[in-house]
Amino acid sequence: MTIKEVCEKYRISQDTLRYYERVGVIPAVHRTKNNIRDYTDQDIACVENAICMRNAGVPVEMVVEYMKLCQQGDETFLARRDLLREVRDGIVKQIEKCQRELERLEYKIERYETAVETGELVWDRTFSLEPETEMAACEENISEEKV
Amino acid sequence: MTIKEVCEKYRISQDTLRYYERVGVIPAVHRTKNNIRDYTDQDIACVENAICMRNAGVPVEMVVEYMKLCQQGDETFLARRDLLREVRDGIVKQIEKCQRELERLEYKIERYETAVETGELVWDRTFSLEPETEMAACEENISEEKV
DNA sequence: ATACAGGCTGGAGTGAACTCAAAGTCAAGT
DNA sequence: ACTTGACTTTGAGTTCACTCCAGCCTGTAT
Repeated sequence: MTIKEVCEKYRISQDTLRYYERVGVIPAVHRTKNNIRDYTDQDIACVENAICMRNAGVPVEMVVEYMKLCQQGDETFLARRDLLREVRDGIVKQIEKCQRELERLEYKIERYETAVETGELVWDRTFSLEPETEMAACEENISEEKV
Repeated sequence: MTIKEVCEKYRISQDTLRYYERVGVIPAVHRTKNNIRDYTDQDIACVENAICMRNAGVPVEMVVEYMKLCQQGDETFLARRDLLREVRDGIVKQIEKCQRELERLEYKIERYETAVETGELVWDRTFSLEPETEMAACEENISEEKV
């Protein structure tokens, strides 16, 4: 599979694909005799893994680490599991954070629906400029973060 | 409330707080006669809103837009609602993306648990280097993105 | 034969979101 | 009076994750 086909399949640029290879997000891709990239199934699998991890917000550096472990063979199973657990925990936290913001948003949108109808914006606890009724919840979010 | 207290309360740097003010993520903060920032409850509410939105991955530019609307008064209720809806939809998509990656991860971690015990890594569909059994799901993720 | 499409490399440039540093102000403590 | 420490501004620097570009190669079509 050529780079063009791969980047069309996954809607990512050729530059990104080459960049991923350069920095180790994916291992060196198979080449034709003319030095042209010819992605094998394994190469594709790596690309998919990389894209999925990046989509979930995993930093490039971490994907690189994981790939390095994969290339080092069987004695890295434990390390790989631990790395993936770490990644998973990070994603879980991120999802929780987003879900709390989602609740805030739903509440606000609802208020604005009413405001659009009545012409008046009312909050359970009123602020002149930017109202937050979920202050406590928000602070909680923040405190949980780095503790 | 001084900048120090605010940044300690929210575990964010003074520089970030000043930066947020500079670019409009939060409106101009109240000052003492000596030109020192003295955050009022409204200011704090704005800071909280900003942090929550940023935590959920909302771009700075979008928070700025929302703040501008808030400062323009009642005739922007509709615009604010629409903006928040857009933000919400984006977050929902992001959460879905993360949840799919989470499933992939749980599956992989499970496989590695077994591999650590048996010394052999087995996948439903085996690849030598980096195994992906959820190819279809992953491709789906990607296709949904920009369409 | 020559144009052209598509690929290659190395290195520089970009945009977002901070982050830091220099130089100055000000109030309180010794 | 002087030092200390917390604050101020302006503007430059950093990090991350791409993204673009110049200059080169090569196989195929006209």
